[in-house]
Amino acid sequence: MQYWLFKSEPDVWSWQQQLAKAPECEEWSGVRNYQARNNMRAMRPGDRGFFYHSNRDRAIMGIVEVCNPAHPDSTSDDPRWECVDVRAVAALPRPVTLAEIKADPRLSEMALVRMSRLSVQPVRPGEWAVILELAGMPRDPAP
DNA sequence: GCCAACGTTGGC
DNA sequence: GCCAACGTTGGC
Repeated sequence: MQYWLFKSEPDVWSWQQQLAKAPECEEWSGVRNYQARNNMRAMRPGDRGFFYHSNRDRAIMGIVEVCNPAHPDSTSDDPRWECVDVRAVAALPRPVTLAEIKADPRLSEMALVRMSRLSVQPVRPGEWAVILELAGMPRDPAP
């Protein structure tokens, strides 16, 4: 199982909306960047990801699970663009802000810090654990 | 609202 | 194939 991070502008698609949909799956549509798309192609059902709010919040809000492997993005006529489906699994007890992430030397290599514009990115297992700790969630929620 | 970083486009 | 121009993203 691999870990990921999905970025969203809260004004466009928020964690609250994702959570309200649970346990239903929702297309992670709209990605128009090759690197982000390739990351989604590498995902497998059961993989976990963080749901990050960009712009005003700039914080990791919750955990999602990949439901389906990459398939054509229904919001594009261009077959190059694919996406996975995800569902909300659990909110973090406390959101972890970008400022906290940047302040923690254990997270200095995170793609969120290094490649701030990449909207779908991998998370290392060690980074996943540190974020859960900062969120006050010592145990990974069971599938 | 500004601007840096970065991706894409198109002329040559 | 190079690079300037331009558009977008996202932090501040």
